[in-house]
Amino acid sequence: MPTGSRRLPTGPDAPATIADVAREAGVSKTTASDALRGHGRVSDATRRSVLDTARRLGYAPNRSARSLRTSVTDTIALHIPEFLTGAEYYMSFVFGVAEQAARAGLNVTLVSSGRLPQVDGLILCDPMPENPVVGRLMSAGIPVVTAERFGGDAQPTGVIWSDHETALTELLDHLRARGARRPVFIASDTTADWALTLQRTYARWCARHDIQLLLRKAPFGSPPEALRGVVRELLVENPHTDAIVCAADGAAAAVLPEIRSAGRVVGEDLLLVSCVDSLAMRTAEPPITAIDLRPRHMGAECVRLLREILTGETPPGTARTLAIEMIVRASTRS
Amino acid sequence: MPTGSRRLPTGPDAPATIADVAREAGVSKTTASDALRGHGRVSDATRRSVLDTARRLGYAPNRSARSLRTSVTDTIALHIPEFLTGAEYYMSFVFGVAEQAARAGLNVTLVSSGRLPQVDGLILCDPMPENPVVGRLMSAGIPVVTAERFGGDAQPTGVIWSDHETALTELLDHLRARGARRPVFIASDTTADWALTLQRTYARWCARHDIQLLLRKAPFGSPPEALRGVVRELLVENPHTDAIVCAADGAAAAVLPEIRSAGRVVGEDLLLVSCVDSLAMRTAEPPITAIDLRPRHMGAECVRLLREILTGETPPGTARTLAIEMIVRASTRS
DNA sequence: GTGAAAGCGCTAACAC
DNA sequence: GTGTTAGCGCTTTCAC
Repeated sequence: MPTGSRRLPTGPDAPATIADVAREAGVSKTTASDALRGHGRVSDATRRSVLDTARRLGYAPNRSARSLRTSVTDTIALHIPEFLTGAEYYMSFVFGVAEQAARAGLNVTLVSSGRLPQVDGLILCDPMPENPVVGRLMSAGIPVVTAERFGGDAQPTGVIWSDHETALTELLDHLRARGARRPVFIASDTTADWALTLQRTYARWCARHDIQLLLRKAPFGSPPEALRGVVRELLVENPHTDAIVCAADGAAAAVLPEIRSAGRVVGEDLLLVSCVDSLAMRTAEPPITAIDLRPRHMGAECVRLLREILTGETPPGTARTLAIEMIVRASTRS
Repeated sequence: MPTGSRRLPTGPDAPATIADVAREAGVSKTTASDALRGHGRVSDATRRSVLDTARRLGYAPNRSARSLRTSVTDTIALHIPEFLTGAEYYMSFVFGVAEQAARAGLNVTLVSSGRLPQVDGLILCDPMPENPVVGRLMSAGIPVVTAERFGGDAQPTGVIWSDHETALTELLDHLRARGARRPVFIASDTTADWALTLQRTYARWCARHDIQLLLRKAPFGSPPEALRGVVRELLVENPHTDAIVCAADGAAAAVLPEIRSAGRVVGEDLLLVSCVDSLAMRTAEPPITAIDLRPRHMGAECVRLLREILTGETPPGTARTLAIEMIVRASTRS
């Protein structure tokens, strides 16, 4: 569905082309092109002259023409999973991507459906194997960098992942040090790698410390009422619960009121932590101990890696880790 | 900074071009092109045959080539303001844009700096006059649709705006009906049109009801501590405050703990409302009465209007309103 | 109803 | 160090 047939203005106020620049500078198109892109062939004098006239004419290369010729679009696509709730993590991630891409001279295109526009590469945030859109995108034949590992068959060209195992272990050790003996884990039921890693880590930690595994599941992006229901049930069935670990973005803050109305005091007789930090964790009463996943950094690192893979600086198959850290707050410090 | 010089695969697995389709279908490129784009010239039989071979070959038009020829990119740019906090409103807005654009066959490019890639049109969310990036984008010479009105000199090509005046008046009337006589307004100090409209509306309402105007300002995207500080001061200086209206996304939830620790009970002896609904309002304890701005809808409507302007269906200068509504919750209902 | 040919703006191959 | 030429894939005259 093309959007009408507006034409660029013709005549004197038409955007300058490389031919205009070349003519004005008294060189050939090739020389102008080389000068503009810093190819070594041209002499310093001509380069300066060309760059000068280009600036004077307000020349901007026509990306379509360049792209048609080189089949490089200088555009990357970004796909982020969508949930009912506006998870703050994803928002920050998007800004991180946008900013770093701008810095690298890359355009970013959002893809929501599986239809992939013509782009050089693709960033997939938290890809879930069972998502058909993700599957289609992974097999599009272009370099793909994922934020967090991909649990499916196809392997991305590059990965930035966080060591959730270490971070959660640290978090659980912290709870234990603060006296918790029955930490319950409220998992989100996505198949995103980080979610599965968290569950696995919790299970291992329980086994290692000979602590009873108490796992509850709530759909990721559950409405707060659903989450509260899970906690209500939990506290009725396991009145001796002394710590709750929430996996999903925002969940810990959402269940706080429920804990309070069950007569428990967070930070005193019940510790509460979140595996994802956010504004809601900082503003909760009391503020909630959480793992800072540094989503903005994650976005920037994905762009950086993808760019390096596209230019050939970095080989395909590269995986890098992103440091994350626990932030202790009043919910575990009373 | 171009991203290397990878070439598309050549040979048998190269993407099919329109020439391939034409040859395979036994027609000329012209006919193939006309058939594919539904131009009336071709007979039904040829059209079917062409569409068929196109599908068989997996033909997808090369956007760069099309764009070079027509100077239409089928791409729109999206700019959203950035704050420290991940405002949920913007996230939903982005999804609304992305979804509607996909439906209309348009690509969406995020722009963070003022550098505008080659696009057919531009959507500016909450444009602020003093933002230099916004200024540069507004004068880029392409159609611009803004979400909320623009207070600066240049006028956008199209506007979708919400009637904040009516909504806030309704909200204030609601507070009054619930007994509040000294509602304080905590404004965000942005120059976005909605923010200014809210302040103006509050001032008028106070004048109309002969109520003392009590306005406090906090930077938009203030850290929760700053917001809490504002409220702390407020409650000390005006101990008889019986209602607080927060303008900024998330602010009301952030100040809740401060209100509580001042010994006030929200929904009982102090009413609290937000001019922007969000998950945080729904999950707060108690849940907070707020205005649902329907950001997702807003995003979709911006795309729709921009598309109509681009195709010429709708004349430039069109402004439309988006319905918003107050949602009453326990914070004003006790 | 269909086809041939030109050309959008750019860069790469190949002269010189 | 610089210029000439060809051609990326598409749409659009213009001819038949």
